Amino acid sequence: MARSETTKKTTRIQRQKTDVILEAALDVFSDFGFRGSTIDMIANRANLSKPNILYYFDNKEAIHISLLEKLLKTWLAPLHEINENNPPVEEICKYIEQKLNMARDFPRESKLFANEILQGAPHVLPELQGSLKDLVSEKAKIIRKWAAQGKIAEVDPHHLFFSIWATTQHYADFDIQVRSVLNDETIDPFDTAAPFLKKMFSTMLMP
Amino acid sequence: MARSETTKKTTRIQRQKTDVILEAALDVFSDFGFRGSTIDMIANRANLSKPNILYYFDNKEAIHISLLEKLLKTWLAPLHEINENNPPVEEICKYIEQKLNMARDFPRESKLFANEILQGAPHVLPELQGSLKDLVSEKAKIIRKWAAQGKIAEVDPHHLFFSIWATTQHYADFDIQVRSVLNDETIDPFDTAAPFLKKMFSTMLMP
DNA sequence: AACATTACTGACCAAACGGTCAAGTTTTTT
DNA sequence: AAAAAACTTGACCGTTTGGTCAGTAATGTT
Repeated sequence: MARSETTKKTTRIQRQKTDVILEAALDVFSDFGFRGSTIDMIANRANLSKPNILYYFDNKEAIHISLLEKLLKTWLAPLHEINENNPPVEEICKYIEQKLNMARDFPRESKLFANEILQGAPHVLPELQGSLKDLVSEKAKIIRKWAAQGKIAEVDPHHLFFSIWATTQHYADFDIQVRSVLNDETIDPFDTAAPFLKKMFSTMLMP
Repeated sequence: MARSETTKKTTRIQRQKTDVILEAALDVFSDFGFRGSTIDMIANRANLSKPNILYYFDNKEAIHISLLEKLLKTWLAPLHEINENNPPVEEICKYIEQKLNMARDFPRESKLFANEILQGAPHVLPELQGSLKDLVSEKAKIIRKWAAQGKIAEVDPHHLFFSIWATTQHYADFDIQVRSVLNDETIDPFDTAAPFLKKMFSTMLMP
């Protein structure tokens, strides 16, 4: 148990410092992965001493888990929003746009998650097999219903979601490759990706 | 310089052992990333002693670089094959199938590459900005030509390639997530992914 | 068989790392 | 203002890790 957790209630300083630490840790973990990051690196980035970090968190792993928990909550929010009663293609396009915006605005979170999954999801496997699977299963039903009603083409809902995740997150996770391959450095990849992806998925979904 | 490199010519044993080491290193690096892997882990997997590993390779990094170099050569082969004179949609579908097969048959290589790119491509950045960029640029021209001739719809060639890479490699890199979300463990994700992706991309490319 | 080259290893080292702790400082409470 | 609680850190410890090296074993050459 972290020293700070032995205190009776969470103080102002505790809230501030944990935020500072998590912010610094996100920087470090997303750049170097869990194993490639050291508590000292996080401490330096946060302008705190190493023992001070460990005053607020039990150990390195606890910081990582804390970040992933925070991340998972917000990460799945856009998927929750998919509403059966709205126009299907619009709804999917909105989802794509939201995911792409998240990749653009929160690339560190995307990379943190990618790193975690690449390593076999040691910290979030239960969530993948639980809440994520259930949520996807629920939304897959909606896709199938839309298809049955002739509102969209017949598609495998799971692979549809996989494709949306893969294509949108690609721009955050493989950022360095994307920018290396694109000739023109003045163009933001995200600006041109949005219409491309929307067109690709809406074309496929046309009944 | 590795001790083995001081020898006058490459011997039978050198060829055998370097292969064994690289095979073991691929196992380890793709599972734990560069920083998460230790020479001892590679040595154990290869049934060799740590100093023996370092007899064949200068250091840990040299093993990693050697793997990446080997990988890059074969990784881009399918892209090379895209031929302007064949039917466009067939050609793209063939490329998708090849990339998907590679993700299925060489998931370790895919993960190794993903890890490298996620960390900012410290070892292969020059190749990304050089040979990869040139190759993509060359093939992008073909896509644009096809579109100009009305053989396929107008699409941004770069984003087309990004999407193909992202969707196919996703099944290797995010394997654990894919299998967690899919209910039915009896179905191989790759079997159902192939027709899905082919349909998605060929629909988009229909003029 | 004698010699030369190549292959291998146990023991070791220095640096890096995760984590602890006693003692000191700052903030909050009374 | 004094006491209590919360916060901070330099110094330290045990372990892990990348890498070295002197000496030995195995292999190839004549």
